[in-house]
Amino acid sequence: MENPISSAVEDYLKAIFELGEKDIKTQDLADSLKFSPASVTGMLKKLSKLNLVSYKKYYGVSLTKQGRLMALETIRHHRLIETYLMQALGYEWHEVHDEADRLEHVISENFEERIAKLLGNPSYDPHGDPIPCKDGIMPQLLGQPLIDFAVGTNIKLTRITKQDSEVLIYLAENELKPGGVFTIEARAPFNGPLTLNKGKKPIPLSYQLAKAIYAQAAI
Amino acid sequence: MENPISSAVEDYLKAIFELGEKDIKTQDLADSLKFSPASVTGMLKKLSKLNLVSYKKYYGVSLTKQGRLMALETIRHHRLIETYLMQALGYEWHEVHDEADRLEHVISENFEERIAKLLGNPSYDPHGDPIPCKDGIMPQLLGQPLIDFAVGTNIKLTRITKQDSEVLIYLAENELKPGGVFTIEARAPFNGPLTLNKGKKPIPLSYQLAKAIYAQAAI
DNA sequence: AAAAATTTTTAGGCATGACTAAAAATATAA
DNA sequence: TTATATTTTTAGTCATGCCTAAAAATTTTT
Ligand SMILES: [Mn+2]
Ligand SMILES: [Mn+2]
Ligand SMILES: [Mn+2]
Ligand SMILES: [Mn+2]
Repeated sequence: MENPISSAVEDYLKAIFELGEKDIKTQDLADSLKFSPASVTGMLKKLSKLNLVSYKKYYGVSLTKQGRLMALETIRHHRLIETYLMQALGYEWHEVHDEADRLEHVISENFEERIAKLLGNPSYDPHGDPIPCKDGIMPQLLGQPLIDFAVGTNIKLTRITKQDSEVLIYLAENELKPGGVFTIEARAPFNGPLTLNKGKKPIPLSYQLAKAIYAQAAI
Repeated sequence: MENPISSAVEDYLKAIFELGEKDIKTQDLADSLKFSPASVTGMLKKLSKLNLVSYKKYYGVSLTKQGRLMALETIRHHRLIETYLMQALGYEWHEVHDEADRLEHVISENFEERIAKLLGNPSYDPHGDPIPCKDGIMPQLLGQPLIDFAVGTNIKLTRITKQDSEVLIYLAENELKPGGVFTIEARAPFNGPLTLNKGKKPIPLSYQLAKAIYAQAAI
């Protein structure tokens, strides 16, 4: 009768949300969570019984309204914590994700409210990811992938959708963070690398990486 | 082969330490952790196999050097977190314990080091409990129970060894916190109440409570 | 010192949430 | 459209860490 939602459940809901909320395949979830497909099937049955997902065998899984809210709650925790760790505790960019992944499951609403207030109720985390509001509304995603911009455009970075530590360290070294302003210097054809410039030396980015970095046109 | 210490193990080690480290009875542990004695026996066998305790059937359990260090580590986390929550996030006195009980198991060494540094490597938490150093050295306990002082003595509070929320709220309302200065105004005989005074109105404390509050003689 | 009471351990269960291996369903190729 | 490959589910295991009930050991009373 009691309903103490486990970290495991929260992780599944978060993963489903991040894969697109609807019609998510067992395989994709398994890859994302690094569990076997069989384990995922087992948990999906359980989530279904809890009315957190609707699950159609062999077809896919989708969040229910309730499950979606729960996912957003965990993501709000995660992103507020990431922001707080950098802002208040001087964490490096690449250090926050793993810490937040553990803390997100154990902080109280009290903790959440206090750090949110202290940070001025931010709408975006240090990677430019939107922080859902308490009521489940998600701030707008800002910008488009770098590969959508023409050579010569001045852009301001808005979001980095990578969490690989190595990559983040490299990006930070080159000041590639949300808010950073650059010019698209070159783009090689056939999905080749894209080169950014800030006046110093050119920064080459693989096509894959350039696709994961979002920006807006600037001055 | 891997050795990912669980929260459950950490809680057992912490409880054994707090009950006195040595020759702790199954029953006392069970009461303290609110588990059945049978469950405690099961876990003690496991801890023994991990060399974290030495366990003699029907006699009692003691921490090994390794287990003691691990207990101190968790207690250090707990007390640093309590201090941080009050200092940096404006938590009330009675709110910190439960939050710390969850956070203590998931923060990284990075987190620990950062908050310790930010707090100026404190030796005592907001309740006056000593914060063990990284090397396992415990700062000295300060003061003696209030019931050890004679009527008329001026005292400075050093420690409150209660964590009951109700009690802490009452104490805080009367400014009974470490650092607070009072006079022992009266003591009823036969383990009767003790009365403190700070110039305003007298504060009566049950014998039990007065025994849980520590102080040093002051001016 | 035997009987009674208490404490502790053993035995057996259960929920959670992972795993592997095999079966079944679905998708792709011949 | 049948054969083959891939994906997903089922079936059965396992570790963790709690539980209750019963047996065994220890302690206290008489
Ligand atoms: Mn919350
Ligand atoms: Mn983020
Ligand atoms: Mn630590
Ligand atoms: Mn404390």
